[in-house]
Amino acid sequence: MSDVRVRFAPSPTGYLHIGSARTALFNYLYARHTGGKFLLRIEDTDLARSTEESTNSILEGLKWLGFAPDEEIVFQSNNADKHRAAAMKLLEDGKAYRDFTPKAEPSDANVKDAIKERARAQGGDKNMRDNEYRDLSKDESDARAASGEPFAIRLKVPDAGKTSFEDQVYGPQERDYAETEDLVLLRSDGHPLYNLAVVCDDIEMQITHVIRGQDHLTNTHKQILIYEALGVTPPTFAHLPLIMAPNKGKLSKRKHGEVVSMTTYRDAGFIAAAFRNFLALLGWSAGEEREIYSLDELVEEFSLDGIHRSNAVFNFTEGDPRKWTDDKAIWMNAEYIRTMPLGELIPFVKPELNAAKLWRDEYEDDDKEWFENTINLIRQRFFTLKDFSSQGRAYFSEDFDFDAAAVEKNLKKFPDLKTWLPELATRFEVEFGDALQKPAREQGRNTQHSNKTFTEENIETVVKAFTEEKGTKLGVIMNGARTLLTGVAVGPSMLSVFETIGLERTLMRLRSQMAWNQSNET
RNA sequence: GUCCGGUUCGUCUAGGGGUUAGGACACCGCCCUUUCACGGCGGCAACACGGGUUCAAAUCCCGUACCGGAUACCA
Repeated sequence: MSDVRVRFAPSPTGYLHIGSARTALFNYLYARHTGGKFLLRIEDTDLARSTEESTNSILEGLKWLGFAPDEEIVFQSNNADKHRAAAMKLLEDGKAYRDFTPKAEPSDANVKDAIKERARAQGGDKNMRDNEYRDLSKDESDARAASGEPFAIRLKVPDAGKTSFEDQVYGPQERDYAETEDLVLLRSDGHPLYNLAVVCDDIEMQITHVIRGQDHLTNTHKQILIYEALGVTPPTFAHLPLIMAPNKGKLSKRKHGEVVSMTTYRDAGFIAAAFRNFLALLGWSAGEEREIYSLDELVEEFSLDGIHRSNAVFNFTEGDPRKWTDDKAIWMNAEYIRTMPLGELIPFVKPELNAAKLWRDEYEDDDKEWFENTINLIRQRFFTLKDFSSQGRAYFSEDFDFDAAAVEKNLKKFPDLKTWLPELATRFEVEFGDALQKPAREQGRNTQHSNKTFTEENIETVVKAFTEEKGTKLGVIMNGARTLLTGVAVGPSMLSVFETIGLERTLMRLRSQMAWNQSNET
């Protein structure tokens, strides 16, 4: 057990963003790797924008990812009194001053742009120390405050010198005091501001390492100023490169919608372990040619040294259902689905089938073996958990749709199949009929049967003979049957499909004219 | 504008003085096969640019360009 204490400190102004999720991951990994503590602090000091809904959404996202904090969650707004006290102390010590400048009216334009415009207009000549109240005498300041005049409290940044720190990712960082304005600590309505709150809380929570987005780099200099004024040694800082949109611009909810929200991935059938794995590789590398890491392996391998300095692009194509999110994330998820131990996968499949009303309790009981074999068979070509209830629907229900393209390509193109397939059903019935009363899997145990069992090898023999009789190609029969049996054009070997679907359902589906009657529309 | 940071295949990245610049995803081709989004094999594809330093630069230094971040009584 080390004394490392890190925190993930999201502000509840939206759902858990993919970038925040990665920050949480890196903090979590660092804590586990060092044997330290991973803490969670909700930075809800912006009363106007913070919502409980956001807090819940963030908590949900973290829960899904599996990052439970080691201590009670800290809500920053609960500490406002302490923040105010710290500001007052700095005022007492002469490290801060009252600014009686009337609060500027918020611009009606986009705040961010307005700030940027103003900054541009001021250029590089702006004097950060030109506040007329900076050197107001204590007596006058006290008097004006006593008279009820509103004031903000600003940090009195020293005239000469510079802040510096050793960033664990970006290396040595320096910033001249002249570049930093006398930042506001306390608003004129008494509300503590971000930088003050963060410093106070990090001190109180005894945070040793601050691991956060690179967009906080300049805040860090401001915060160091506060640490210095407070006479406290700052923690170690490690800034993370940012995750950008495909055009290398900012990844935002407004512009990019749900692709950036963690809950989207949960709801889209992603496995948390796979998404974590994907996230870990965005901006970090163990320096080896490996892609798949379990959580334990990530914890083992993780180090601040492996974090990059350049931003990463989260790649996706809006409007393309096949590439709605990053290719690698989809691949990673598929990889997990097809390779993880079946026993670990099934607990994820069950709720999915349940939600689609496809679950039957027998799958854990009498039909357990069949169910496991089926899942194992169909997972090979699946990308998400959703596929089990959509593409895999025909394995669990009679009520499934026929893909129009599959019907067109595999059935209607060969009109003979309209009679051939029902004929094949009859052939199956003749060859395997005695087995009808029992599931295919149990037939092997019954040596009394004179008929052949409905298993791959036997099915192959029958279908091949049937194909020859009809003078057609095996593929025509197989693909036609595939469409009728599963509703789709892709899937595992048809012989496995026949066996898995079972004789009874196979006969019924081969004889059904439903697909044939379906119109060409979609 | 100013300050800060970054730049290796389309994307994620390895490599940090001498490599045929490696891997993964995506894409393309071939194979397997009854289809396929599984699998196998292969291919396409990158050191932003210009100067230095050096016997030797993707790697070190400087500059340029481009990209990003910050710049608030937001977080």
